[in-house]
Amino acid sequence: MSWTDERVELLKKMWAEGQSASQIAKELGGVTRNAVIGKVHRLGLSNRTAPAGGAAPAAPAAPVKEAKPAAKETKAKPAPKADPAPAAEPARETATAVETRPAPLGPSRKPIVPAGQPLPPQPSANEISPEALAKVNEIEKKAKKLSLMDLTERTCKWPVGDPATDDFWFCGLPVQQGKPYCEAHVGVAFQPMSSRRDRRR
DNA sequence: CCCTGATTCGC
DNA sequence: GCGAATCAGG
Repeated sequence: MSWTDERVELLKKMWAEGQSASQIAKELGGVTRNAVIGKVHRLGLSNRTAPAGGAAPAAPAAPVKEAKPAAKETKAKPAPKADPAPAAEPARETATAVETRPAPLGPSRKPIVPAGQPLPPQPSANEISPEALAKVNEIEKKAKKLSLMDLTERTCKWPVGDPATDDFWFCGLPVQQGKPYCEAHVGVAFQPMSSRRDRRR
């Protein structure tokens, strides 16, 4: 694919709209996001912030040797975007968060709890925020229900059911970045210590 | 891990 | 001019 006028135009338009390079690349087809970014630079519209003529914002006075031809400014624009990501519970899962339950993971743990035996303490309802709990019940229906062997690096490892039964599986939904669980389960797994204390009888 | 843009440099 | 590879950051 080549950069026809049409394609360049669409590129400009989308870039102006704040679309990401990958989105633009997907839309255009036949090009990667790298190609898009490269083109954007060559077109000289890398800095999505308005050029504003020669307005010179106080230079940081950096002892630089290389004199670049065009703009050198870095981050200046947050980019509006139509990102629907709300980040539900920012308060939750902070540095002071605690895991209410140990990761079931265990690279190799065969001996499971004998059937009918009392299960280890499950996160009980009184310890979890209603919303988080509701969310879990919601997504648990959509769970992939993976077996231990089916778990991968990026599948939610939240255990569901009685390990001593066939009715036992792992959530398996896409994990949250970094975490071992999906968004919903991260919500019940990690809680600020404060909220734990508060909920405490 | 997923993603973002920025830069480099052989083509 | 092009864009994959790489870098830097979230």
